[in-house]
Amino acid sequence: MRAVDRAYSLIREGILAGRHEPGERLGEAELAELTETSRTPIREALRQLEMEGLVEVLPHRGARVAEWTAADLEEIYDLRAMLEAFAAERAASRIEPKDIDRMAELCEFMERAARPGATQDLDRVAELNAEFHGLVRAAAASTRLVTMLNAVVQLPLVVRTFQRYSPADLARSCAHHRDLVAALRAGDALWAQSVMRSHVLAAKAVLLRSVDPSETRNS
Amino acid sequence: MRAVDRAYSLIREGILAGRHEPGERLGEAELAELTETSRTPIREALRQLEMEGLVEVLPHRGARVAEWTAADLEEIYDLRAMLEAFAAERAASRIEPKDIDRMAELCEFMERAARPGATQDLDRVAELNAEFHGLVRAAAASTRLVTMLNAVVQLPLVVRTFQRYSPADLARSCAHHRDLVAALRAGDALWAQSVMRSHVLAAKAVLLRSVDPSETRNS
DNA sequence: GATCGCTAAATTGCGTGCAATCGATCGAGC
DNA sequence: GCTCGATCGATTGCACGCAATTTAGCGATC
Repeated sequence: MRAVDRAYSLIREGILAGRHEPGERLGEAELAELTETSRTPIREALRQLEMEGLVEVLPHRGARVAEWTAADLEEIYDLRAMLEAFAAERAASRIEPKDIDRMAELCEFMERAARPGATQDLDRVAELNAEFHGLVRAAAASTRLVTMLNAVVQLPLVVRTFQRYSPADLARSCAHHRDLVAALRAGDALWAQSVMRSHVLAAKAVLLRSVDPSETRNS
Repeated sequence: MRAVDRAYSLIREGILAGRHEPGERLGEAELAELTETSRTPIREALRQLEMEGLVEVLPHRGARVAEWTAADLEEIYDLRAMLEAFAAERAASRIEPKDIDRMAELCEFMERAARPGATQDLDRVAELNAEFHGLVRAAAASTRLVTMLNAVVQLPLVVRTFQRYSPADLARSCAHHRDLVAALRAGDALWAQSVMRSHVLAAKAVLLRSVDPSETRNS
């Protein structure tokens, strides 16, 4: 594996996991030591991350982890609603039955992991959710669409979004997933698109409800 | 100005202007000589272009100009229709009167430059068209949206798309622009969105009509 | 006491050299 | 004659070093 790719993944993971806070300075030398490479691959990785919108690099001043205001979040979720809806629309006419079956299975697992109590496991919910949405995107069969969605979904705030869900939110989210499976099984593009849009906009509401407008930095 | 930026712009321009054909190999040494720098900034520029989808770099095998199949073009135009419609929707409630006035002015200039005859100037039409759409995007006030649109609009095929327009196509395009100005002036988001979607989908039809399905490589 | 200018340390920008990897050409074996 | 394998050339991947730029700290002046 190339050093650029390792550096890219590591920095990216570090940001998504919250190991690097928004606004934090990312020195090249520091990152080079962290990834056990030289500054050259670091610089290339930072360019990629800049294009993805995860970091911001200013000439002669280095890279910082990008920050998001409440307005950014709204904008991002609206974009995401549109893009995911589009993905679902395309998926409706392309997805294979076995993938729909897998999605239905994921629904069950998620419902189990989301159930309140000692066995609740939100990290697992997030993981299953990622696979669920990943299947839709894969079925949409659009490289560019996937790239765009990643730019809008792979944010620290979004990755750990389930921490903010109430039991009712979780139940509703699972219900949406069931709806989507039904829409896809019916091959109904309009239905699938609508369900997905509702699903994402509901998530937006949850997030905006729980984010203090003044603090958009942490978590 | 930094060497990376110069290299980035130069390579990008070269691709958009058709100076580098799709599929063409882009050697680092060659580009370094062309831009009068060393390979280091070239490599960084290529990463950025890769993230933008303009080039494709394979490990240990270098960079090539990306190629697009007819299916890619359909996908790209559908994406663009959605994104531009979204931009128009947002712009409707944000754009300033003076920008709408400028757009109206651009309509006139375009109609003049598009009129068949000795004075027809399609390059100028393209230029004015870019400013027109640029104003809508700017008014949408969404950095990410602009980034995404660039990934989907800045393609060799799209940049020189007016070469394919018949006089009737050009007239229709201008009419759409007038419609959009009216929708924006009315502050009607749904109207603006619909007009823009129609506009882009019409462009898609023109392009797909004129592209031989077998040759997707040149121009 | 505050502001401006200067100096120095730290950091980025980029050129260069060398090792690693890939592809092509040539040769051997079937 | 064709396929498979090895060597060589070319190119990419990466580390390092130096020049350029920024920022922080300090002192002088108003």
